[in-house]
Amino acid sequence: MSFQPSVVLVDDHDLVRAGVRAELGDAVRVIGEAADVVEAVDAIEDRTPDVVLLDVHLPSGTGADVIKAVLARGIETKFLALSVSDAPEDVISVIRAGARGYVTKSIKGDELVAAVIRVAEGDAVFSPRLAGFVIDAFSATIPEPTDPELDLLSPREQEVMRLLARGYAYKEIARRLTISIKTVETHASSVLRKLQLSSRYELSNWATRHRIV
Amino acid sequence: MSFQPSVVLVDDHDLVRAGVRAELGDAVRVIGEAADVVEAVDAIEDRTPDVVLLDVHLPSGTGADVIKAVLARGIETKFLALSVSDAPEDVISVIRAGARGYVTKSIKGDELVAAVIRVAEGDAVFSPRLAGFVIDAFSATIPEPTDPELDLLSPREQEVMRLLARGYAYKEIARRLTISIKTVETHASSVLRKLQLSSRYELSNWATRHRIV
DNA sequence: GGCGAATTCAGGGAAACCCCTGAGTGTTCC
DNA sequence: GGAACACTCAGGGGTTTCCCTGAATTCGCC
Repeated sequence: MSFQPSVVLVDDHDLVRAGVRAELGDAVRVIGEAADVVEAVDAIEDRTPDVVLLDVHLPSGTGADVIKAVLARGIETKFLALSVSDAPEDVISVIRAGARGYVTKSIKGDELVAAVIRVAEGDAVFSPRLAGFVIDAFSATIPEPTDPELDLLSPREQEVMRLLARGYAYKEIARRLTISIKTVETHASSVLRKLQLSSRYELSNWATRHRIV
Repeated sequence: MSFQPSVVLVDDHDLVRAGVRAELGDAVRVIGEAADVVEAVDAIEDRTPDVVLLDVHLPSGTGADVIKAVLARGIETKFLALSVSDAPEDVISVIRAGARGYVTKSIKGDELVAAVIRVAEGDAVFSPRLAGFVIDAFSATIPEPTDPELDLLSPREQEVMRLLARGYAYKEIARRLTISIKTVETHASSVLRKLQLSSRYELSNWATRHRIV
């Protein structure tokens, strides 16, 4: 392995960056660091590293935001997500955005070095426990897009939807919005039809998945 | 500050431990490390450090488990929780268990050193954003005990309760348990009465809060 | 044997949920 | 002025939820 890739480190925790830097040693060149989305995009644009080591959760956004912004500017670099989380939604979103790998912070230092080098060379790298998720995600196609479906609802319908998802009775919703029960029924019906759901309980789950409640 | 406290480091991530070790420098003596609950308890019992730097989430349990086990053995030491999470429930549980402080991993190295020393000297240390949580938690007293109320339900009732909380219709529950709808109604009624809830939606929320679904 | 509990089921009824058609008002945009 | 849309409301009907009373069976326990 004659190759010493250059790396930009993105993580909002000083301690984690210090740890990663220490563990990477001189197997790679750390040519930049950033703690939030804007800093990260600037640093990556400025330095154009071989690999960006990227936390999925940042104070001002997500790792996926960084990837999208960088790719939108046409910069060629590779992303390796490095996170404490192995939650499927985190993995999926960052991979969808364009990351070439995803490893958890429980990785050993030498394994991390190996992962960075493999990504720099174009491989995809996943922690063993995460490989299953990635495959499942792309075969099962569970998109959870959040936004576009919500736009189907008119403002008033969204209002009713929120109260509905929280389990309020029609009567109670009518009282809070000072409209008649019949109007609530109409809105509720539209909401369920537009979201292709069949009961308020499904709606409740839908809203939870999409972090609306 | 003539005092150089001894510290045991508990975190399941090698990278994080390396980072903490690097940032602590020689202001404190790191006399032990552990990556899970059992290791941690053994190490703490063996070395009896002034301070234990403790991650709240471990593979085999929680930081609170470590604290309880150590305190149960009558060992005198102080705990400083160190976590990426600032979720109220994490903070509350570990403080309830007996931690003397809670800082997030976004803390700077020198601030961490200062926090460790203050805890060693008997102070309580909290990240500014977390202080509010701790005060609220003890005044508001939102315990969510999970267990005792569940024991009120007979086995069959618990079974029905779980399906009910997931939103299955009586008809569907009857089919799954191969009993009549009327029997499901009876159980559902008992469940709601015993838990003092008034609808399946409240039950659904209750079950979510108590992590049953 | 009796007693309590858990489990099963039925009938009946009030309320809530969900859907359908239809309709009046207001706004915006062409 | 008319089309499109959002918001409002009504009547009517089928389904589901939730509660009530009452009752049969089984099991373990004193």
